Amino acid sequence: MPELPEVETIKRGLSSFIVKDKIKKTTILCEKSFQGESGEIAGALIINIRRFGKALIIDLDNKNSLMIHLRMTGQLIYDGKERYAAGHPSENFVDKLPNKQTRVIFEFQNGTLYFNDQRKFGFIKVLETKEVENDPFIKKLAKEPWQIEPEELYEKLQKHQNSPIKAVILDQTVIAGLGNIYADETLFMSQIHPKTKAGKITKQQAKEIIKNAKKVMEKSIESGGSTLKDYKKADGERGDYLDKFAQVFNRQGQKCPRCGKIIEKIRVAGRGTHICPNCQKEIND
DNA sequence: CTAGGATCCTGTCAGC
DNA sequence: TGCTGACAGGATCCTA
Repeated sequence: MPELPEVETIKRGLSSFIVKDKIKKTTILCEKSFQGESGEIAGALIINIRRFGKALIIDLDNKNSLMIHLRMTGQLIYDGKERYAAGHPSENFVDKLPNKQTRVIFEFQNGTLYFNDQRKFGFIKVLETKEVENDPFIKKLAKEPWQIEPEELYEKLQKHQNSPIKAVILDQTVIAGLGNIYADETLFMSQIHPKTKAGKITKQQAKEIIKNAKKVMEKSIESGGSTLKDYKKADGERGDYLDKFAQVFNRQGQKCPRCGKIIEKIRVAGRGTHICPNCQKEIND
């Protein structure tokens, strides 16, 4: 679920609350959700928070780091002087904490951080700070849209020429950061049908994909991700990317904002996919 | 090597 | 009401 903008939102929010704070206690409610020894982070000070694609890295002052990946349904909720929640949007952002989906709890001097994860696909793991960039996931990660050059993306698309373009831009080793929402939004803005074979994408289209991926994700980061934050004031109000800015995602049955035709939901690469059948024509062969 | 499908897990919703 | 199957904002593993 959470894609790059949501993880960036978490990074920014959490940084202001937990950097320079100390981990007093870690409670693991689900073994699968926490890899490594919690003893190795006990008493450590948070010195920095980084993001690699959709992975969050929390660096400690004892040469260790925590890597967090939210996968489909992970959430991080900070409860201190303020509450700050980001990740998988759900009503239980406003539940009492911990709740049924809470997997790990970190207690700091000044607040508490809850890692919730309904489906348990996400994880937190302890690793040495110097090993972060050797982690298999991080190591294979491609450049993000802000760093990749159109030529480089184009070359990579040729290597997956028979796969639908949507499947390829979801591949984090091709371009990092896009997930199901922003892939659909990017392809809509680029007027490319998601089933188009990657080998048919032109250099100009590769350039468009990069440009629009940046655009949709920047817009989302500006609005706090498609998630919810600081609900103490907002009273459960949702992060408003999906409501305000998403043009096709989850809008099947509604009118296309560009041409007025009805948006359809189809299946591509095993994922629910939203398109305007008029703006995104399928052209294979 | 690529491509596609199954898989991890819990919860919700539509349809009968 | 209860059951069933489909599906879900991700990534990996297995097979052909």
